[in-house]
Amino acid sequence: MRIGELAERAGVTPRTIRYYESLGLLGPSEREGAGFRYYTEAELSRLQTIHNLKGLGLSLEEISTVIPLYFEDPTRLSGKRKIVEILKSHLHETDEKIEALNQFRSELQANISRIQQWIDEHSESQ
Amino acid sequence: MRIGELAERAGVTPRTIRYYESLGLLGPSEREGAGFRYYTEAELSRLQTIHNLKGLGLSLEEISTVIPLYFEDPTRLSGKRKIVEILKSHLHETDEKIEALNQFRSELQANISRIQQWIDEHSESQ
DNA sequence: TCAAAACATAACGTTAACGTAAAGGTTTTA
DNA sequence: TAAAACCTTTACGTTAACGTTATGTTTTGA
Repeated sequence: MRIGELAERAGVTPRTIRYYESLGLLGPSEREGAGFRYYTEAELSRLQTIHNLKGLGLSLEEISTVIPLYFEDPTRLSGKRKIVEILKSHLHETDEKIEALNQFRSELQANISRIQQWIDEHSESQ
Repeated sequence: MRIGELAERAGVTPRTIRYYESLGLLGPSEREGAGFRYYTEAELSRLQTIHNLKGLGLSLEEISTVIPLYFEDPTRLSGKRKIVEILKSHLHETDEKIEALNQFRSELQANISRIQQWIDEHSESQ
């Protein structure tokens, strides 16, 4: 199949596929004739895997470290282990973000209260 | 004073001051001689106000809506009210972000557990 | 057989708030 | 009076993941 069909079946745009190719994430099986990209079911599968990993929140850079493991280890154990490792670091970062946001929230509340009080004090006569 | 001194006294770089000028946030009192920017204490005060508002987490775009009120209303009431309004919307957005992150955290946990279980099931013999 | 559909590459646009460098005037100070 | 210090404008770089032209080639269907 060519890029348009692959794109449609995977739910992405041709631009996305070419972009992934430029990152080394995915290549066409071959470039026949005048240079059109031709793909097989294997590439569709690989593209869907990329899609799934994106759904887990991995960046394309992270995916590029997972994909080789994922497709070159028949048991897929090493790929899965790598994913768990990445997800755990995401969990850690998420906890830190939540903490930082809670802190930020408190400061916002304090600022609102402080300024609102200033307003109340200076607009009593109105 | 010229841009270098203003920058140093306000704790920013000359580049920042020129950038603010390009956004209409701050202008020099005058451009004498060969085109040097000259500032007074009034611009220092304005720059410090911008700095303070940034400290509250306002974007330069938001600041540009606050600054005029702030410096053209002698009571500063309208400026303060606008700030409270913006801060409240920030509070709202922050709550939404925290909620989304908590949701994301749950999904991460679930994915980690699921994949880890897969690994455990497929690597018992090793 | 010819127009429409699909494909190709190249390159700019998107966001915020400046950092940094280039190439060149001006002011200050020793 | 000359060099150091300061100033000017212009413009590219920074981040991620593509979207969107623009321009030209190839395939396909009536």
